[in-house]
Amino acid sequence: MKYWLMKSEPSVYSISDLKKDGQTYWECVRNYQARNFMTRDMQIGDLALFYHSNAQPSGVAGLMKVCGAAVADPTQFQKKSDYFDGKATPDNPIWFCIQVQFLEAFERTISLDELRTTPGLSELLVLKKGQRLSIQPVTKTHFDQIMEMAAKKSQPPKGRT
DNA sequence: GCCAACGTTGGC
DNA sequence: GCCAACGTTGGC
Repeated sequence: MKYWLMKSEPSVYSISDLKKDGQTYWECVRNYQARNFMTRDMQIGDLALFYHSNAQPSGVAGLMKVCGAAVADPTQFQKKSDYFDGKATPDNPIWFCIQVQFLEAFERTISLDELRTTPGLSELLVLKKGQRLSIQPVTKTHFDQIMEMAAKKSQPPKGRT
């Protein structure tokens, strides 16, 4: 069992959308490294943190489970799509998406600020400078720690009275 | 909207 | 295969 962090802009697709849909195909990934994680390393049953990027605040917003193996991303064939790729054909797709299932929407987003100020998470990839990968592996230790933070009702990053 | 950091493209 | 130019990501 592996653990992941997957980014999405909530204005495009948020944890609430996933909650409503139940499950979805993780479409529109156009980065080879992220694609390779999906096609080579992800397995059904893996758990993934749903990360809101370009959000207020940005951070981890929920939990989902990989529930379907990688299939060709249909958006690469759609001429009108921003994600159309003229080099891809149905016989020779370039981009793939796995299927994810909603598990949980956290009561609050665990913000970047909170992640940054939590001891033990300094090696979390999403906190590293310039780390833009939209799909990132997460260690079990980090995953467990973030889930613990999510379970606490409120854990402001700095002392508040 | 700015811009740093990174990925991709394409000329050579 | 190098690398400059360009495009994208994503925090702020």
